[in-house]
Order: sequence, then C-alpha cells, then structure tokens
Amino acid sequence: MARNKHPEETVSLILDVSYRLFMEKGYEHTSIQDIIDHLGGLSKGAIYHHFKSKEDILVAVTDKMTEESNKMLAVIRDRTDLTGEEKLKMIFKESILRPVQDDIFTVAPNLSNNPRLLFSIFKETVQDAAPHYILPILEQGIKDGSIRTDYPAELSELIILTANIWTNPMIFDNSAEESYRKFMVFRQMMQGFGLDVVDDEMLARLQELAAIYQKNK
Amino acid sequence: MARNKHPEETVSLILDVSYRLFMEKGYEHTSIQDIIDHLGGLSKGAIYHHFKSKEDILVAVTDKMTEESNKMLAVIRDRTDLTGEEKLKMIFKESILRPVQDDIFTVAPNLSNNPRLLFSIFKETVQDAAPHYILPILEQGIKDGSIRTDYPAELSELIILTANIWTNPMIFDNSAEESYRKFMVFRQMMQGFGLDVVDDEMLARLQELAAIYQKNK
DNA sequence: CTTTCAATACCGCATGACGGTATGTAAATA
DNA sequence: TATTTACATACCGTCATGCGGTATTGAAAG
Repeated sequence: MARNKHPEETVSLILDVSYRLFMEKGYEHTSIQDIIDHLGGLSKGAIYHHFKSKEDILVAVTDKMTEESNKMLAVIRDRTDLTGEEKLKMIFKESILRPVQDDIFTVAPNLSNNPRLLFSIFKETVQDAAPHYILPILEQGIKDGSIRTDYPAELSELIILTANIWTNPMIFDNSAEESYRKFMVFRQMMQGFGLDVVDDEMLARLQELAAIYQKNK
Repeated sequence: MARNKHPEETVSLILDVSYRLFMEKGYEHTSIQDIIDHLGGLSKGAIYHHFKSKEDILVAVTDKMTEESNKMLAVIRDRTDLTGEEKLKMIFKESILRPVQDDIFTVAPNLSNNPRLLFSIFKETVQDAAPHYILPILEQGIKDGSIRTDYPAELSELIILTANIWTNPMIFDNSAEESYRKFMVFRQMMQGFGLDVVDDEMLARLQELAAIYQKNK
C-alpha cells in the first residue's frame, strides 16, 4: 500500500483492528496474519515498523481502552472545590452514568476467555489507576477529614479493583441481576470503610447497562 | 523409555515437572520440549497420550495446586459444631497458619509475570472455591444468625477473591509490609460486613510468611 | 500353563502455523 | 540531493500438535 503522509492514522488503524479482534477472538487466538487481513492492504512490515511486538500492540490497545477514563479521573482528582469523599462519589457516578464503555459493551463482551487482555487491564488498574488517581484522592480525604484510613495505598487498590474489575459484567460474564447485587455488596463494603459513594440513581443506571450487555451476548 | 505399569505415575511426573517449569519460567515461556527435557527419557508422544493439549496440562496443574486447600475447605464446611462465622475464621486461620503454599513460596514466586497461570487460579477461585466452599458457609451463617447479608453468593466471591488473590504476595509481588497492610485492610473490610475473622496471631504469622517470600526472591 | 489378542503406553518424525527479522524500495522531508 | 521514514517481501526458527508405528500389558481362550 502507498505510504501514508500521516503515520498516526496507520497506527490508529492497526490499534482499532487489533482491539476489535482481541475482543472478538481473544488475544491469543488472534494472529498477526489475522490483523493484517483486516488492515486493507497493509503488510507485516507496516505492523512491525510501528510496533515492536504483538505484546506491544496489546499494551497500546489497553492504554487506548483506559485513556479516556483516565482523563476523566485526572480532571476530578485535580479539582479544588470538592472533598476527597465527594471526588470518590463523583468518579463512580461518572464511570457509571456516562461510560466510555458503552461501545465496549456492544462490541464483543466476554473477557472471561481472554486471559492476556484481562491481565493487561488488571495490571494497568493496579499499577496506574490506583496510585495515580485514587490514592491522591484518599490522601486528600484524609487531610480534609472526609476519609479515614491508616492504609490509603492498599485501600485505593482494593477500591478500584472491586469497582473496575469485580463489578464489571464484561469480565465476570454476569447477568443484570448479578451485577446489581455485586454493586449492592460494593456499596456495603464502601459504607464499611465509612464511605457513602453510591446512590439510587447510580444503581438504576447500572441495571440498565447490565441489560444492554445481556442483549448483545 | 519403557512402558510404565502404573500410568498414573507418568501423569504425576508430567504434572510435577510442568508445575515447576510453569512457576519458574511462566506458562507461556515453557515449551512442550522443555517439559520433555525434564521428564527423564519420556517423549512428546507420551505427553500427548495423557493430555490432549498444553492447556489441558495447565488446568490439571491448577487443579492439583488447589486440591489440598479445597480438601481443607470441605472439611471445615462440613463440620456441624461451628457457626458460619466460626467456620470462616477457621478457614482463614488454617490457610495462613498451615499453608500448603509454604513450598510454593519457596519454589518460584512471582505470578505477576504469569498471566495464564494467574488467570487459571483466578477462574478456579471464582467458579469453584466461592460457590462450593464459602457460599454454603455464608448460607449457614445466615440461618444460625452469625452472618447477615442479602447477597451471599456475591459476598462469598468478594471475600475469597480478596483473601486468596489480593492479599497473596506471590501474585502482587508485595513486600512484607505491604502484605501486612493489605491484611489490615482486609480485616477492616470484613468487620464492615460484621465479620470478625482476623486475630493477632494470624497477623503475626502473615508477616512471617511475607518475609520468607521476600528472602527467596 | 500357554497362546492369543486387543487395549494402551509410548516413540519420534512430519507439518503447518505463527511471531519475528533482514533487506529492499519508494515516498517524504530537510 | 541526501537522509529519513513508511511500508513491502521473502525468509527464519520455534512451537504445538498430528500421526503412523512399536512394545508391553493383562485377560481370556485353549
């Protein structure tokens, strides 16, 4: 294929195709050749010019998946008009009410047979989201008195893992009812830590999302 | 090699070797040939006679890893002299004080670079341990009044995932201090659910274990 | 007690798929 | 024009798995 004057577009194309295939067939069952076949004329050389390995593509895909969500997290984290607890509440509200994941839900669910992709998201959550977004908020909450804990680093990990991974119906392949019940347990857990971050509007929306997911199975 | 009159021994050998290699090098970086090389004369055909695929070996290895722990869980679950809450406490005590995992800790830590093995354990925990061992105990606890929850199935999942996966220093590659703090958070979480299952003796032992793990890194 | 025979434990080469590399080429840029 | 860069093409080594074949077994038949 002819050389592209804007190579970012080629990178983007490779990532989009890879994302779709990784979700549909799983990372391990997607071959480089599969990706090439959906690239519309591009070759193996193109891929290995822009990415150093298949795993490198996986990392980039994962980053892209979490990018938008992370932007939202950063905005809330950096506001100065909210207490730590209020920020936490806002995060959960945002991620449920206006999820980037709407398309994820409709594209090709079921990470429960996709070890590598799941692991990659898992790692990103622990190594990036927890320390860079949740932890600072907990630390602020400790200072402003809205949050009380002796172990903010560990608590931030537990919170984000529970919220982002465990209650994610795409990962655990849960029904609408199961997701709803998980969120009720999550709410209770947060209350146990003295945090009241889940309200009824959020629960209603969650049921809606889970229903969408079920339909596209 | 000569044919073995007791083929279970061959199966067992293959599993032992595979387990060691999967832990040391990771599942994906262990080739069938690697396994053969450590089998003492057995061939590729032997492996594929007893197992239908490499993945099949992984499943069998995982089963064997959790087998002993599951036996313990079954014994406690089936006792008739304890309340639900007491059983929970005993489970955590057992799994910490007398861990089968002592050897796992010394053999070859670090599942944080072993997506497939981790995923396999993860799946086993959710699909087997939670519903078959923890859930019945919660249900009993609801009946005998020692445990209160509206969502026993979801709570059992959350508890076992947090206890077995999140606080596992082998999986998250935590230091002794980090593991200790995680367990403190876990304790607080359980207290939030009205469950008092962690005592000081357990915390002391946990610090010990984490130290062992650190030494063998 | 011996012979027969089917089941099964095991061998090891063949094969095709796959991830990755080396090298070539032409367009873009400086 | 010279250099860099975006891609193409041919090729390599490794790997999981398939498969035709052989040797050993245990049990039943003679």
